[in-house]
Amino acid sequence: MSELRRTPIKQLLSEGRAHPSVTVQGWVRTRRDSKGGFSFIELNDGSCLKNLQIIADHTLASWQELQAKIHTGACLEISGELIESEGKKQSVEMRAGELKVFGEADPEHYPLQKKFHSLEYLREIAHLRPRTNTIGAVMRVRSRLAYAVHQFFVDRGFIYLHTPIITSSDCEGAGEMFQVTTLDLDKPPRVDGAVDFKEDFFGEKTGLTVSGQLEGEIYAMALSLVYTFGPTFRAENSHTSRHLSEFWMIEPEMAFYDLENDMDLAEEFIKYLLGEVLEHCHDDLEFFNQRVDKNLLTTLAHVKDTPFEHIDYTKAVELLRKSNQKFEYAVEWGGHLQSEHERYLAETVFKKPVIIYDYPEKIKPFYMKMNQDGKTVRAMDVLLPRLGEIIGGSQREDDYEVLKSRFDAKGIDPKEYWWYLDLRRFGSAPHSGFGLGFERMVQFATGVENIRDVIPFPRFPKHAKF
RNA sequence: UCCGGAGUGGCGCAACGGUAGCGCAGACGGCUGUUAACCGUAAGGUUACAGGUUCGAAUCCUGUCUCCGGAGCCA
Repeated sequence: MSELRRTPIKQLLSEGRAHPSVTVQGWVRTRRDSKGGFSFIELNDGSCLKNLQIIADHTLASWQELQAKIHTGACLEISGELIESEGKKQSVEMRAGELKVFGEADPEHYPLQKKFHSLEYLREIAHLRPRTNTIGAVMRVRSRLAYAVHQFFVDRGFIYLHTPIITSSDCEGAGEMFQVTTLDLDKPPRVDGAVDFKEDFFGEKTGLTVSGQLEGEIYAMALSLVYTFGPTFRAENSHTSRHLSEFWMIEPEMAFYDLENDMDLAEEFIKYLLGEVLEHCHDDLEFFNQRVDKNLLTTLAHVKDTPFEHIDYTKAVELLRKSNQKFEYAVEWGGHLQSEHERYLAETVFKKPVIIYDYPEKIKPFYMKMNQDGKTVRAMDVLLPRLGEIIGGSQREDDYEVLKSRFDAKGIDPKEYWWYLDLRRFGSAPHSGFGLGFERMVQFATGVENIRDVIPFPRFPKHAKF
């Protein structure tokens, strides 16, 4: 093992050159036997979508025994000569010189055979599903997107900020929190009948973060440009193909950005991410284009190259009301735009990404900046065709008095946010930010319909296995 | 949480009141520089669970559980 010089299959295939001696390690996808006294083994090591075809013949030491152990799923190490392939489907293939079986996979019991498996079934075997083409490809794209996120912001002078996972602030309105406690749930300490959180680990009630935004604002008021990229938790009982209880969110926060700057950055960001995967994940995207969504590559290129539509909430409402489209929910100024409305705008009216901005203040949280009209706030949502909302953001209220009155209007105790108000008391600055749900981006980039298939180990109500 | 759909061999499906069949995978045999390989043989199911209706239930009814789609909430 220690002297091993393994070459990733990706490298062998992309170079496409013969080589007298190479070593590969990986898992068997299929084996096809020839009575000519040899077998074709398709080996995959996860470095890329494609397999390396290996020719193993009876001249190998103890070939009979080995062959009996080589089934779909077995893990092998093979050394040999890389030669130009006689077959048409690959440029190079390997003629095995030495073959070692690391681990067998009993075909009677191995759940992943060389046949189609539904994504629903694969979810039940989340410990084995990374060995499939689809999940492997998703995770390579996901990884590339994560890398691109950092590239994008670092290239633009942003500081990567780690905001806390455990927190006592709940970023009002973002969602239900998971509670974090070390109290004995059978007999918690009580004062006046209520649970006494002074006795809890942190001396107060704490939970898992639902957003790093407020902490992001703190650091933007010092470092100017910051972004967070980390796990986020929502204890909502939502059962949809677009929600997870644990998901990854990217939240940039920028001092001296107004809402227009914010929207421009959001658009540039999405286009950058798509450009990166189009450039670097070609085989995987091609696979999705064939197997998952025939229009995927066209859609991605279109979104990457087309300017997003900008429309304010009031005009969007007018447009929806004037349309002859029948909606399940009536459209009224002051109400939330429903999924069907958003989809209609992005898919039917504009047929491209749409940014809706200047929402009624009553349906948005306290921290968004009030407009001159006193009725709307500087909020924006980016909607993608098929997927719906992928980004929500706003310019933040930077005026101390206005913010205080917003607390009062929403019935929030300003004492809870004394530090947040301090940012407006001392050296306040106009600033903006947004949040992008990373898994939704992976969904959009791959065309995979259910969000549970774009994260290695999905967490959703009643599901925390693996 | 609400609305709709579905649970049948390992997986994907059929049979929709008359006693369960096909494809794939797996086993065995044959054939082949094969590549979603191909051909043949045998094997594999108390039809999610618990009750009920009926001469008879996978099929109809009730309840429970699970999964999928949609809605709400959002990212």
